[in-house]
Amino acid sequence: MATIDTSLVAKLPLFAGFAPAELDAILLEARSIRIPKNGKVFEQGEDAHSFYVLLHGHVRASKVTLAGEQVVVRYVSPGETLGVAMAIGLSRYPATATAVDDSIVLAWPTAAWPRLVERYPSLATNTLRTVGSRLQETHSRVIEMSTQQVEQRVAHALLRLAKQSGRQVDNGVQIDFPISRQDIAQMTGTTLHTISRLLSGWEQRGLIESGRQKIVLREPHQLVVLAEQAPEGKAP
Amino acid sequence: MATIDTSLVAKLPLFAGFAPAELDAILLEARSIRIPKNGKVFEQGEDAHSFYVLLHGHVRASKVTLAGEQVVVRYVSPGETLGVAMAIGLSRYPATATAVDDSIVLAWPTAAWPRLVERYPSLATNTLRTVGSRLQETHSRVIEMSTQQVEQRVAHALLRLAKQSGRQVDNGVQIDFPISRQDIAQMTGTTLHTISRLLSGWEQRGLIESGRQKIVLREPHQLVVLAEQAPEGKAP
DNA sequence: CGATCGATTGAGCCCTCTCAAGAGAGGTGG
DNA sequence: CCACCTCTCTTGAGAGGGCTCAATCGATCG
Repeated sequence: MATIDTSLVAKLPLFAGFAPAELDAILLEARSIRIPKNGKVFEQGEDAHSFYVLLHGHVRASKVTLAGEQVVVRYVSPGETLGVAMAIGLSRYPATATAVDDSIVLAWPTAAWPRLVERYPSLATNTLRTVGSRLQETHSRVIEMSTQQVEQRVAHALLRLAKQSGRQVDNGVQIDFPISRQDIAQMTGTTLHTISRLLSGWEQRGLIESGRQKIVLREPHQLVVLAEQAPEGKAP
Repeated sequence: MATIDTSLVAKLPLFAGFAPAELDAILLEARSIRIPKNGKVFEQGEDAHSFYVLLHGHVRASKVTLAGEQVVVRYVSPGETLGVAMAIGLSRYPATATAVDDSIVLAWPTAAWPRLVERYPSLATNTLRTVGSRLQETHSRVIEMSTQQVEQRVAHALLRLAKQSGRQVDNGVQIDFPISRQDIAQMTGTTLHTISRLLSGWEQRGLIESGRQKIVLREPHQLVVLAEQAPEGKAP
């Protein structure tokens, strides 16, 4: 088994405040796994055998409802943890994690978590911060869905994706992984038809440039304006 | 300063796995505070000077948007923690906590958190579990808002409130604190008008019984049916 | 007993969904 | 290398759920 390079992970939030020797010890227990595009890291309902750190690529976490509808929970960027079910008291994964690009993850057996946490309590406090900020983000999403129109929500979603995983290209900022209209619909609680119409409109106005599973923000600032504009005068 | 009775808090999730002596030591640093009905425990944006455990009463956590709209984040029941901003890496409270009933909280200075966590690492793992389950609940809410109609969402919300804070009364289960149509609207992402119409309808059908800031579920099972019924055939 | 706050109810509209086709892009196998 | 097939995206037409606007009523409180 090849050793994992410490420098790759030393700066991740999960390992903040760790000494190199500690990091080595922890990494010794991890395996590096390559997940091909469209492969699953884990599936909703499955026994939570491992937890992960994404090293490379992009992963979509999604849940299916009883009625069979899919909702995208979030997109995972390199450096983030995923599948930390045990840490938050779950024995099964609450969502399905799908690689949207060829990806590489570090995997630890879930069984190791309690022992690691006991030995390195910072793991718990660091994870607490991570889960806390995800809670904040999810609350923001609830608030958006409660108070904003579809157009604003979609603009926000694209801006967030661009900030998180944007790549500078000649004519703007491109979202750095394949994403379909359907995916955006499942992130914003709409239908792919509405997203298609919306993006077509924006494209005509020169705000974006889009193709098959590809979106470039040409005028991010204009999108910010759109995202923040209230339907009509609301603020006192 | 009166000593706080250990037995009151020994069973709370936050203190799971603590020895009585440890509990005593932690409680020594807490103050007990009475918050009158409609009083604030803390306000959104304010410096996070303390964190709390609710001992008695009910507290509503809500956020205001830039546009000035309120959204109810959750209702806090006795035994739950609130205001743990520092633990999740925030220096200001992300929401406002209002007592909806005369309430009593235990308060610790936020400054004590890092020291307490270092000495009692279980505080971190216990809080991690709590924050994790709140994250799950918030995800459920996003999913409901994405896939369900208002009627289903409201039914779910009432059932959840009843499960969390229901009191058995002669003709059903009463939600054990004052709650207005407006509050329910802010929990479910609708308007008080829609809620009023909906509840009026349910009342006529004998499902519930309601008055000013008061709701009794007469036929919880019927509400479950309502909550789970898809608008039209959706599941494969 | 007036004033304030919560609840009710009607009318009309509009944003978004549903239903329905069809076109374009990419991948694959012969 | 071409033909086919699948997946993604586009676009139109129509309907409807829930919102907005508006007015009134009832209850609680000082």
